[in-house]
Amino acid sequence: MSLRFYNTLGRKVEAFESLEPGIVRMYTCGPTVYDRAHIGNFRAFVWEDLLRRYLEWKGWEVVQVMNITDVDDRTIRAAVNQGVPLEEITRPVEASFFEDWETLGLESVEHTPRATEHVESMIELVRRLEESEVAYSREGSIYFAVDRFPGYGRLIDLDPGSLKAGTRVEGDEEYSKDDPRDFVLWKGGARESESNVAVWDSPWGPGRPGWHLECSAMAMEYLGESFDIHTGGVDNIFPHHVNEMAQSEAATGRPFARFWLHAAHLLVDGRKMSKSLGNFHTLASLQESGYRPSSIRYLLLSGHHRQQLNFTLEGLEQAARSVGRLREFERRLEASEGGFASEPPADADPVAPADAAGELADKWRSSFESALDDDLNVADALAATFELVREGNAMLDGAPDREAAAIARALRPAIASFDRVFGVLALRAREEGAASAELSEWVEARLRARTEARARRQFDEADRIRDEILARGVAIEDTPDGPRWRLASTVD
RNA sequence: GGCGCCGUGGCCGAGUGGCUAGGCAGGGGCCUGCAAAGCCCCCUACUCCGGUUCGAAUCCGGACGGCGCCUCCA
Repeated sequence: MSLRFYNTLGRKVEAFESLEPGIVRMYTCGPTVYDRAHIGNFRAFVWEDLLRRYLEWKGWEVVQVMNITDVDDRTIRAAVNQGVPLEEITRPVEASFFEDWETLGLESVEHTPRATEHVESMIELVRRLEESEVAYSREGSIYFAVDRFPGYGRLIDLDPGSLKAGTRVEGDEEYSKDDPRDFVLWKGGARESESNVAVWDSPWGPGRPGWHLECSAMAMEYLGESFDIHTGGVDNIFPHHVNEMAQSEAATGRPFARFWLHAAHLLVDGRKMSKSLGNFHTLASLQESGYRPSSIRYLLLSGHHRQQLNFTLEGLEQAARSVGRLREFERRLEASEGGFASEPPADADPVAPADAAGELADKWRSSFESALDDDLNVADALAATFELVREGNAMLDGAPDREAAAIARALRPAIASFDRVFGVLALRAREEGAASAELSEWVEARLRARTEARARRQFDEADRIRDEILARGVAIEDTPDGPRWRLASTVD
């Protein structure tokens, strides 16, 4: 079977092929940089990272664009309230966003254009829409005439009449649209007190671009008029993506994005995250509480993207243990393999356990791939991986060093392959590295004392030292090759 | 009010008309000075009520419950 995605456009699972062989062009709705992103935002971004990594894993080159919305009502309001230029609000938020991005181990995307730096492209797009006669002008603003574009609402099977009956349309009377469904392409004039904060010249006079415009303009600028995948959160389907698609296709006469993939929302403790409920988390706040990025990433990835995911602190601890199990297996493979030369000895048993391990790795790969091929079924992919871990551990148990080395050689690529998609082990290893820099020397010293105590069979003293070390979040294991230490699987 | 999603074992979370994922937690065992890690075994579920079917947790209808969208929230 090949890669399939549930396409919001058409509401069904479809086989995926890229327009141009070997390369996937995708557009991701990025952050509005008015305030630090929260963990719910990152649910979508982490999933998009998985999507990207999996496409790469499958052999595609990925060209991804993610916009930075640095002009909208909220950023403008903040700038006006504080009496500062827009950038003074947006740039620090943007910087912290990318810090979080890095912390969660997200791959960098090829293009992260800022809306404010692409206003020319947006103006150009509005001109094209005027030429196509689907745009009209009212009081210095330009609107998209929904009823002049027959394909409007195709993304969601929108009932053409339903919006007129909507109860919230009245809130829009600050604009003078012909039809309540129409949306603004260019917000003309210096409205309110935003005049000095976000105003650009245009053929229609000063103003600023409408919300949906930036995505259309930047997607087409970097990816072309038609491209493969457009992603975002479900909340963006309507109106944002519906309008984005309409204005793009009306301007070009060509299909815009072919696959529209959407991530469901994150719930926290079973409810929508909100400050008033006290369940509002940012990456920074979770880290301050001692939770690890690898745990957070794992938890965010562990549910299917079209399903709401319930984020809880308990879940985070479970995630930490799950990552710990994977990481322990990886370390065991490293240790088993490391003990021997990379080439098997000449007198190796031809029916070596490596064959069984190789079969296990193949079985894993096949299950892993068919799971993710199926609309990114991460839960099944993880199940396959944990089966690899269990069976691999079983093979390793009691295997002589030489056999263990062969098994490890066969299995390590599988685990590495897993992590190219999930990216949690690399993150965990990084965390261990950072921790060991501070702890390593102390732990090693205490461990020496403990080893001496054990040699004297002074087990009370040895256990006391072990507890002492554990109190600093480090777990000790006694192995035939001597004591080993690692970060304890959860943080207290 | 309109549209839509979902309700799985202590917790998280897949899935299929019959062969009953996986992780975490818990119990037992092997191993260990004791642990830890690992392995083996156990705990075997599908909101409720009807219906279809030889057979439904899986299909249909209804009820109850949770969640989302309905013009600038991922």
